[in-house]
Amino acid sequence: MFALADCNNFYASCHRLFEPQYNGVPVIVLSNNDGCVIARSNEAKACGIAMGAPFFKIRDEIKKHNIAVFSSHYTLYGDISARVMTNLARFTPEVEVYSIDECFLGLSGFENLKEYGKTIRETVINNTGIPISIGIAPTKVLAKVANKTSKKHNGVMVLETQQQISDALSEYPVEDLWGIGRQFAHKLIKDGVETAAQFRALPVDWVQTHMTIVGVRMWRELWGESCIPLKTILDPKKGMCTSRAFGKLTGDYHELKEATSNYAARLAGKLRREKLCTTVLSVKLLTNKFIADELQAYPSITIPLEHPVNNTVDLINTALWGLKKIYLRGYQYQKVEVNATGLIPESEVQLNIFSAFKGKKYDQVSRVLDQLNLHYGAGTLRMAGEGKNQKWSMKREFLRPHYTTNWNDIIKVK
DNA sequence: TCTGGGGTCCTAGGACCC
DNA sequence: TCTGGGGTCCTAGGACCC
Repeated sequence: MFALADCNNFYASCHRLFEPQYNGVPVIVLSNNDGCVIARSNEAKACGIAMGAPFFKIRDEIKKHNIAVFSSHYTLYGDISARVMTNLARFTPEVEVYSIDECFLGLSGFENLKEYGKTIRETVINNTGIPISIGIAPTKVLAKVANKTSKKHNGVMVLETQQQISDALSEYPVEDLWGIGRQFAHKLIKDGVETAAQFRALPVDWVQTHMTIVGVRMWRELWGESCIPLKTILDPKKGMCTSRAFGKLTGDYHELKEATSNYAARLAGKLRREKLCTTVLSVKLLTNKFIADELQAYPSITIPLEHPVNNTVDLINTALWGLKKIYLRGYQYQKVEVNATGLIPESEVQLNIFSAFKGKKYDQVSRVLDQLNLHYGAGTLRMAGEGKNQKWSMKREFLRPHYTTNWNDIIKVK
């Protein structure tokens, strides 16, 4: 048996933790650059605010319903997430942290699952203040179904018997299944398949033909055959990317250089934190696809590296070399992406005899950079090329303090 | 004015090997 | 005149996830 624990309206719940005056009122959280809605409290959902809605298009509704607005704050969410996961891990040795707000638990051999689920849920809520829901079923896909169903049943739902499973599936919209996205949902509904039960009743050959092996796995899981095992050990990452829209469009080469340097430096930092090196770096510029009458361009370059690196100096230099190659005058760019692929563990790097010495020096510089920034706060020390004024940096108009990750922002108890 | 960011997996087709 | 069979690796594109 598997349990899926899922934090309710996670980002919104994180903000409420430190500003409880927003309990019981509509709350939304915006994506980077305050672009779209990425989290909504139940009250905000009830106001009809759609997931993914562009912020500028719903300003009137926000005013009308007096909705509280927050810029996204991933350091806060990451920290709260870790607390939730630590609590969940106390209940079984088999844990898969599936995303920032979801966790699969292996519960094979456990009894009284309903009661156990309630205990897990109450413990997490008590210890972290984050509301969660728990779905328990024989497969991961069914646990997902149980989880979603649980939100209408006091937060814990067990699907164990054939009857319970088929009852749940017959009311479950096919587009809400884990593994059915927009494309497949559209195709299925057009063919009259509207519920999970109807999908399960399709011949497996049809599923194989139209939805490949991925669809078949999902179909089998709906019949109670577990095909997607619990991943208790994370696979090594295959790629890593820093990509962020600017606060404004720009065609200015100097600004693009600053942004590219900054993103490459962030990427280097992420690689070092995970003790990985990259062997291939790509850089891509993108214009804003939503502006129909603006000239569009997406120039990119993929650069194989002489030897695997994760130091800031080499990655910035390589990224800037790439930028120079792809830069086209006369376009207004919205975003630059810096992507690392062909990742290998730091410990497995083969040194190239010609560049070993230089690389070592830059590795030392990067290590000092990391130590200082860890101690004094991110961005304290950075490369001059990353710029000072950073006119391109993202918009976060509704940003709250770093309640749990910055000494100066910790709340005072009187 | 203003539309996110970071990932995974699978398949088909082409280049190449002996 | 007739032109094989069995592989691997890589990439692009398309689907999906939160």
